[in-house]
Amino acid sequence: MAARTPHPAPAAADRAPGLRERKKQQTRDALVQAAHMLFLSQGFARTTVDEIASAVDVSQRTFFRYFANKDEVALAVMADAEDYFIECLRLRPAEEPPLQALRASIVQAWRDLGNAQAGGHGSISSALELLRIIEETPALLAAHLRRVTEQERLVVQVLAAREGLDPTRDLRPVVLAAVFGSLLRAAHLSWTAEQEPAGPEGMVAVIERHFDQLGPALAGHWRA
Amino acid sequence: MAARTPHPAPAAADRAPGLRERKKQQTRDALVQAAHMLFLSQGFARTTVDEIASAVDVSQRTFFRYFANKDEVALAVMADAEDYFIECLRLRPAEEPPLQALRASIVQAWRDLGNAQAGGHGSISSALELLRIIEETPALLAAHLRRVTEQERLVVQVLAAREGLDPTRDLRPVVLAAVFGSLLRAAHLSWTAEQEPAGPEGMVAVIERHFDQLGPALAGHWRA
DNA sequence: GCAGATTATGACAGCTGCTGACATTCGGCA
DNA sequence: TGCCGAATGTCAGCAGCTGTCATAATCTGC
Repeated sequence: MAARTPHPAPAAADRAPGLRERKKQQTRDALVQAAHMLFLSQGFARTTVDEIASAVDVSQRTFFRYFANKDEVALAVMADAEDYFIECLRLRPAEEPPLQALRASIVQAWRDLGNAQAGGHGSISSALELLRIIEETPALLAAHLRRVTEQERLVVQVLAAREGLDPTRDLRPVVLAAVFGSLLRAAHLSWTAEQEPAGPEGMVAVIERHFDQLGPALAGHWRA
Repeated sequence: MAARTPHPAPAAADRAPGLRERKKQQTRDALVQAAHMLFLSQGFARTTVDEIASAVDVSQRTFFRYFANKDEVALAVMADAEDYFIECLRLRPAEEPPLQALRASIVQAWRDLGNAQAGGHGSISSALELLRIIEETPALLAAHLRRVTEQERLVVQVLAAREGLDPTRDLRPVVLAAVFGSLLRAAHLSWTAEQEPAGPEGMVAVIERHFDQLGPALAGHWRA
């Protein structure tokens, strides 16, 4: 995240995670995983924070020092995936048309995370399972939507930076980010509602289908 | 809401509101108004349900019989406006292109509600004030976004019905409704963030500006 | 290695949102 | 008037979340 310092010596300083830092990451991961399992088995509402905390052998107070509320621990996995998408978007070639860059980034993000599944800790299947829980849990859906709109602000900035525009004067980044976000959400909804092919590839297919319908949907008349 | 029964005699039965019904509507309105005033003066989080209830001289338990949670009373005014929009959309001529029907409906809804302001109980200015509170209160924003997505499902159905399509097979209604919803939200955000001309007309202007940028935003390259 | 400064954690206590259960009162209707 | 059902009040209780303080673990400089 932080820009690499140009000085060689002090640059190495932030490379040592330290025991304290490692332990923190460890309990955080444990909390996410325990919460995830409990949510899947008994549902979000019927899982108390105390259960999650004691499953990791931690006090409830400590849980709330890691996550501001119960929603946050559920959305943590999704948040990682979204961060990765932003990273993909930043790396797209500058000549690419904006809409196409967005489409390519989201497809690439799902694919990469899907491929990393075997080697990594299977965070992708977690994210997909979570998506189902989110859609059917009103409180979670609300929290997720808010997160998504915050992510949209980031997309606006990246788009504006790409094209060298001032997003407060030119509405195109704002509008495109909004359209993109809504398209994604519609795709997620389709994927969870219909019995779509599971896994990242199924999701990619659904997203592509929705993108393909963007032009036709905005066309003047539908009866042709 | 309920379709008018074709039989003349029983039709008259549902025309008498009755004292009980009137009182219910009365306390409901009082709760909404009291809550609104308290939210505006001290903020949403710093207002307890007990305060709202005792301001109307009602038990806390009764409050929760009218509203499922604290969010709902805050979003009640917005909900009315959204219902009116759906009504407007239903009444648009069938020949109109879908996107244009949506645009005309939302503009008409804001205008009508704005004009009714003087005669009515000023629910429009309430809705606009609420919009500001919603945007700056995370919990409310989340709840509002969820409501909006539910409203989007209605829009999908109306659009599909207009064109005689099956929304589970043709993605165009879903995509268009999603795009429309996100466009509206972007407009709301602009309106609350920037110092836009206040009042319904200012909102209408912002919405129109965003609609006008839809084509350019989706165009291939932005650098002309 | 060892003191002392930082920092994470635990252990309370407490408020608020929200719900179930039961008693009570009030409006509708014969 | 008098009965029935709906609306309300009261009470008890759980769960999410926060402030506060003491304790234990890490990190830092020596």
